[in-house]
Amino acid sequence: MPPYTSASLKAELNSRGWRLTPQREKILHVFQNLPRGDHLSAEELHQVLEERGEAISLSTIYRSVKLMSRMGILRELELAEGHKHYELNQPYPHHHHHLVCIQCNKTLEFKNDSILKHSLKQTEKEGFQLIDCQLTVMAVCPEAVRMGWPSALPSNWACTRVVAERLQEEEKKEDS
Amino acid sequence: MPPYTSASLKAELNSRGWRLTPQREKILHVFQNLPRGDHLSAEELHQVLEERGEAISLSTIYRSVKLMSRMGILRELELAEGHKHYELNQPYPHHHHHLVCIQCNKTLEFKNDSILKHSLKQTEKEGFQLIDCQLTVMAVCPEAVRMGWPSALPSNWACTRVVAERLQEEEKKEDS
DNA sequence: TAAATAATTGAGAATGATTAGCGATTGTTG
DNA sequence: CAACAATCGCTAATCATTCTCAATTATTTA
Repeated sequence: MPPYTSASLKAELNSRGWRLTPQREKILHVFQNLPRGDHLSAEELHQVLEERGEAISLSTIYRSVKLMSRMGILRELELAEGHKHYELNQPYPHHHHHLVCIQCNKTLEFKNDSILKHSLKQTEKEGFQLIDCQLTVMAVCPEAVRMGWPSALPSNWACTRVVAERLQEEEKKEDS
Repeated sequence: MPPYTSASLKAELNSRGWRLTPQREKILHVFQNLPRGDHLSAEELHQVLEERGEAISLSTIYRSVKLMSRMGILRELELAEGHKHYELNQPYPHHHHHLVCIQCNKTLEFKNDSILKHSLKQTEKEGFQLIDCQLTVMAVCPEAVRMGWPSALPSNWACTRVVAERLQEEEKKEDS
C-alpha cells in the first residue's frame, strides 16, 4: 500500500463526500515526514504546525486525526501516557507493534508478523472481520533497570512480578 | 500464581506500608467473582458495589484500582471505549488478549502464549524488563458483518481496508 | 459563472473521565 | 492509650477530547 499523495487523499475523501482542505493536507504531510518510529499526540501535532507557521486550530486537529484514523490513513495508538498518539497507518507488510517503558515512556517499534497472523486466525475463528491489531508491551528500559529497578521504580509503580518468569523457564527447557 | 485471599492481599499491602481496608477487600472480591472474560470500568465497579449495598466513594474506587494495578493485582485495559477497564491480573499461564468489536464493543478474551513469548524475546533483545503485554485486536463482529459491513459501519467508522488481506493470501500459499 | 447546498473551520463552551486537596476517620506502632 | 500515618469521602480542579455555532470555503446545480 503506497504512501498517500495529496491526490490520492483527495480521491479517498471525495469518494465519501468529504473534502481535501489545506489543513488536512498539511496534517498528512507532517505524518509523512515524521521519522520512523515516531508518533504524535494531537497537542504535539498542533505545536509542530504552529512552529512551522502553519497553525491549525486544535479543534480541527482533533477532528482531522479522528477522521483520518477512521478512514484508515492514520493509526490511533493507546500507549501508556494518558492521551492518544497518531502515526501513519501502514498495513502489512509495514505493520508493527510497540515496546514502551512505563518509567520514561520511551517507545520502540518492532515488527513481528506472526502476531498479526495469530490475530487474524483468532479473528476469523470468531467470525469477525479484522481491522487492526495493536500489541503494546509494557516494560522497563535498560536505564531504569540500571538505576536499580524494581526497587527504584517511581513510587506510583510498585509492580514487581515479572509476568513471564515461568514462561521463560519453560522456554529454556523446550528450546522452542 | 494463586488467586489472592484477603490475607495475601493484606500481606502484599503491608509489605509496602499500605493497609488492607474494607473497601479494598470488597473491591478485590468483586473482581474475584467476576465471570471469566469480564472486566469493569471504575464507574461500573462503583455501581456494582452500590447495588450490593456496599457503596464506596468514586474517589476511593479510582484510587484503589490504580493502586492495585500498580501492585500487579489488577490489570488496566485500554479497550476502545474511552475509559479504562480493569480485570484480575492473572499472569502466565492465564495471560490472555482481547478481541474487540469496534461497532458494539463486544469483547472476547483469547489465549495465545506465543504472543507473550515473542514479546518477551523482543523485550529482552532491547534489554528491557517485561511487565505486561496487551494485544488488542480491533475487528467487526459477525452481527455487524451480517448487517452489511463495511457499508453499514457507523458513520464515524469508515475504514474499509482489511489490514491483513495480503497476509492472508501469503498464508494460503505457504500454509505455514 | 453565479446561486444554492453542504462540508469545514476556528473559537470557545461543555463534557466526561480521572486526579487532587482537605478535613475527618481509622489502622498501626510503641 | 497516645502519636503517627494511611485512608476515606466529599468537592473542586484538571486534562483530553468533543460539541456548538457563526463564518468561510468547496462543490454542485441551474
